[in-house]
Amino acid sequence: MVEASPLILIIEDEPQIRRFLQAALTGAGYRPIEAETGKMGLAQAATQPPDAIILDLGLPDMDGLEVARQIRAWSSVPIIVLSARGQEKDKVAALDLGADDYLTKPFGVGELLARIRVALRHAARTEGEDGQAVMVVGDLKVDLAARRVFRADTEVHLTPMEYRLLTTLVKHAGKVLTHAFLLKEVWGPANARETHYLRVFMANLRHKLEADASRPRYLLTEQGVGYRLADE
Amino acid sequence: MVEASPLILIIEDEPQIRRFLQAALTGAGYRPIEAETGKMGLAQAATQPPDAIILDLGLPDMDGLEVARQIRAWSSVPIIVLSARGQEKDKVAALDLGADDYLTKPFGVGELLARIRVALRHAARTEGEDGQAVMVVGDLKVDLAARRVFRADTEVHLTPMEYRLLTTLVKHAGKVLTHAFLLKEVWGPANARETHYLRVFMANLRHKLEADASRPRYLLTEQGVGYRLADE
DNA sequence: GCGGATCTTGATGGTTTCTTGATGCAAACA
DNA sequence: TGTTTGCATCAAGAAACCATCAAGATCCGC
Repeated sequence: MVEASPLILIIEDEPQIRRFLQAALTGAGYRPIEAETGKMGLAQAATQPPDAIILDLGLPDMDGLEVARQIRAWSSVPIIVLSARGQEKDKVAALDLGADDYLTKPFGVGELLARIRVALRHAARTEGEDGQAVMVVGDLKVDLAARRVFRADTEVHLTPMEYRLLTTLVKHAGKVLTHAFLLKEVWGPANARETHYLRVFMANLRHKLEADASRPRYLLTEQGVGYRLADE
Repeated sequence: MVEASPLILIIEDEPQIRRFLQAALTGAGYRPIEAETGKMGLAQAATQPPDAIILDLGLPDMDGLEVARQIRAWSSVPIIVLSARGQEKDKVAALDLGADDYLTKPFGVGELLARIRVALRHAARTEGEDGQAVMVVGDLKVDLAARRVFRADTEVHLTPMEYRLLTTLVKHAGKVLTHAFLLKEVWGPANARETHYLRVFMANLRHKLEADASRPRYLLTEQGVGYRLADE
């Protein structure tokens, strides 16, 4: 049985940020629990499985990436990582390990809560009906069984690569997907460094699916990291 | 001038019974093909998918049940099993595996033909989307039970392969069907890579069914993927 | 075996899609 | 504010794919 308010585990060593997160989450109706170190965080996650985890990558006792890896070994709970400026590499590595989203310090309350909402919604959806044949995001519709794509109820023709790229984004709607992940999924592991492919094909998809390709509403760029399909 | 008469595969080791079946089926307007052993039968079914199969359970080289199981692995073609008196257990097992009907030796011609008619009619019905024996798409009409095809209310003659290809598309109208799927359904799993067959036969079908074969309205190409029958 | 219909196979030209490079713009950083 | 890095866009060549025609090969009933 799930309690009414989602349980959120904070793994963060700096007391200041812990207090800030605690206050923000409580105020928004969540139930935060805290852990100061990676080991404590893992113990908490194991004994009291949370609905989402906020994980600081800069922990004193162990690498934040290692924490993420160990959690992913047995759980698919949404993980939002916190990174300091200039920790781009760790951030991307965490997302590649299966983290769902990231926040760069300093960040605002609104941003934090928005990310948590998306993560929780996404988790609920994928737990529910996973083998969906038709996926809908806003006024985009992808019929996986018939292999057809619609925007605002008019069919859009996609090439094979465009279709594969879109379906990978749709299957992980709301989540940040790294360049490497998308390239591996669509073009195969051998092309994991051809980021240029992604640029060209994202541009093509935007022209076919967005009302205004230069101000995308669905196909969002995460600079230095990858892309994300907006969830609503 | 041969209509697309149903192809019936006989898997039977005893020459006497084979000759009897051959004569009875030919006389009734079917096209029988023969296999003496289980292995040969599977090979035949794979390279030249029949519309129904008559399978003797008492084969010398392999268990008739195993033959049925392997055919059911990729096809839902009707299977009528022949069993000797006292083989009740095998008969029931075969029906459990998905065989459609059975005949106990000795049996008469009338009984045999009745079972085949039932099996073919049943296949035509259940394979259609809503149990419809007649499917209509635009001004195309396919009567699965009677094996007749009409375009704008005039009958069109199709060769057996053309008919099989069209019915496969009709049964999944609106869906994109991959080359491999169509080839497996129509030419059998052994020919899953012969995409050239598809090109030739799609061209033939277009000439017979489309108003303008170079601008198809029903039989649509999905480049790099397969083909699709428009559903509206 | 013969003639007709059907299926298979090969060759050719046209079209779509993918890849690649060049260029300008936007965001991050000092 | 200038510099650097990363991103968007466009276009052209290369590659993959498709349509079509036609000539053998095969199968069928007679």
